[in-house]
Amino acid sequence: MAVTIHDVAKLAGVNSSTVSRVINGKATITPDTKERVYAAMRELDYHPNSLARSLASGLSGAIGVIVDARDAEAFSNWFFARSLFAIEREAQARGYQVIIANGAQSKGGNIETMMKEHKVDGLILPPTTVKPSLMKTIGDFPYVVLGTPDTLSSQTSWVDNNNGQGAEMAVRHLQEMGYQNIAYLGGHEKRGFTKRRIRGYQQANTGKETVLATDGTTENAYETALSVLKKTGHPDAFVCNDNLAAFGLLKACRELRVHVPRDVGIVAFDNYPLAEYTDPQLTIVDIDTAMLGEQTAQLLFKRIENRAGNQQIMLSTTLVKRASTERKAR
Amino acid sequence: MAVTIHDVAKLAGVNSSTVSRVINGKATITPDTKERVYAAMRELDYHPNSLARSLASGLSGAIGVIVDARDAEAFSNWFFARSLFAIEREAQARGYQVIIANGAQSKGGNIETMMKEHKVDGLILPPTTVKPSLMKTIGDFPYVVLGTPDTLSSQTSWVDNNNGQGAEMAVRHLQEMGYQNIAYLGGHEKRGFTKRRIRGYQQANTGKETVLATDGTTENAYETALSVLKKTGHPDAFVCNDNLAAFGLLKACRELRVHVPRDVGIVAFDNYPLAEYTDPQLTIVDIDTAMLGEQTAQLLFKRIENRAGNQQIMLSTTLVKRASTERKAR
DNA sequence: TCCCTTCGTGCAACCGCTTGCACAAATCAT
DNA sequence: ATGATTTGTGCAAGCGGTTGCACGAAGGGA
Repeated sequence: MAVTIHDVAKLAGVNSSTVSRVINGKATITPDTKERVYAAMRELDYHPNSLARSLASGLSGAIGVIVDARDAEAFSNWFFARSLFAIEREAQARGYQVIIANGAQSKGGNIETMMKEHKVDGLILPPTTVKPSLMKTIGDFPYVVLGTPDTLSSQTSWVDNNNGQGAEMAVRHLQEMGYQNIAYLGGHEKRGFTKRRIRGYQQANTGKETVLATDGTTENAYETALSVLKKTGHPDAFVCNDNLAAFGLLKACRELRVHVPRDVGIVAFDNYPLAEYTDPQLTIVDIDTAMLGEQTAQLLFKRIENRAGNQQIMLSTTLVKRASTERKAR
Repeated sequence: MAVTIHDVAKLAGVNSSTVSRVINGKATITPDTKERVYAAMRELDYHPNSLARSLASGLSGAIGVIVDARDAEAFSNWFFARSLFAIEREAQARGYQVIIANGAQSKGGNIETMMKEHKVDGLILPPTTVKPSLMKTIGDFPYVVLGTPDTLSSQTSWVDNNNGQGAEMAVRHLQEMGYQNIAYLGGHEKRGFTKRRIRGYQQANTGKETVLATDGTTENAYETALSVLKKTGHPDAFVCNDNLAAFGLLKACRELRVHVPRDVGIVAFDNYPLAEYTDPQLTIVDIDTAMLGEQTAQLLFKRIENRAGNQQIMLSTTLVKRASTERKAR
């Protein structure tokens, strides 16, 4: 049916192993032979069967990216999508495919399946999957966690942005701008990165501590903000767990005629493209998702190639100052 | 090294072909034998090598989703991510992997590579890739276009939402609400779906025609809106090509103190989660991305399984009425 | 009871490529 | 010039499954 390495070999008048060597460049081949092989490949429009190649070499040539999203919302999550873009770019540069799978436990996205059935040569995992049981099944199979695992973090490889530092920066900036009663709004309190952000908030905050965790939705952030802002002596600033929470907060402020940034200052994590189009524009803790994805992929490939030991990479965040914290009119 | 089908066969006291048949359920096997095989598999923690399986069966067990995104922005595009979520779900239900690749022309994302090297059994393509040259190389390889191709649309399989109908609905709604001078804002004029939306706008619009194409960015929509709204006799309503354009428009309205919905009505395509948190909330033409992804995947699998002929599926859109078009106070 | 199906399983040839080993030819050192 | 290397290529055994064919055993009909 399809043209195989043998067809090429026959046409070029050499053995198939020679063709294989030409393709892989793994041996010294006479320029003349090489040229004949290339000519034959061109003439026959030969494309090596990657399946056969993988089987023989024992390498699938793919990496898997596992997500743990219940709904489309989480999947289309800006953070994840941007990182994925960078991961794909790195993989492509190395000739690897990227397989995505949702649901670490479900049959299809099963981590064990992916590795034991040789579907991938390495995995990028969400922090939620890191548990002693995983460590046992995964053995020395190459993987990198995108985010900080809640446990076993020193025994795993991971790449994450420094959430604590980001929150501290946010709080300090608000304090500098004259806000004194700073609250933290949004985020599942169980999620590791939220916890770390809250800790950072607590460490930098010198005023009253108010942690307003939500269920992670914009709606819930809105409701929470609404009830808090109705009370007298409410916070005069908020560090939001993400842009979604900030949108909810902004809506609450509008409805209650609470002026931002005069009455309330806002800093939000993440840098959605729309954060510049709110009223007022949002000051944000920017996460370099491109760098995050790139570093994650690079670390994974390092581990795939030479089984390097575990390694942790912490990326710092950047504060982008915009109108939502400009208390004093300029 | 790894445990193979032969190890299982030996332990179960049968031939490896029997084990294969048990795994694939492709033949009648004595319950007793079957049980012994399962027991052996369990005992040895056997996982079939998917690579070997693919090679022997000639099926990779994966589908490829090609994207054509220059920057992370387009990749993290809400529309694409949501559809991808649904595609992945369908694939997983059928035991297929999903490989994503960016850049139809680049080496890694090369459509030809994907199919000729047997990396995937089918492809989901962006409409921009549909050209006569592609048709030639792709032959009868199963693929489905996610979106409407600009050319050859009757000779390809595709799934799309009805953009023309959506725009017509938007215009009619605006007219019903009393707006008379309706403009179309945003979108690359070269992009097929924008063209179709504009055509729908033109068909339903009974007033003056104003098409304000942009470069697709929020910033450009903002600038365009700003200059248009400064003129007297400016449009009293806009159909926006997407939520991003609407955000730009809203910002321009705010700055110029143009009241929405009193002075200007807005309908935008897409239903970002944040469209409910703008001021005022946006009336939108909702695209069922989950359905889109699902239908696309289903059609692809249908084509993979029985080489069904080309087929086109057009999904209708829904208008979600919100405050941005509520001209008369309720 | 005897012949004809149907059923359950084994045999062995692939699927298309990689790679260790072998060996002739070419290159080098002395 | 000659033995020791190095270089280029072929041979064939895998990699771990799938599957058409064959055949004995079991089941069915008359």
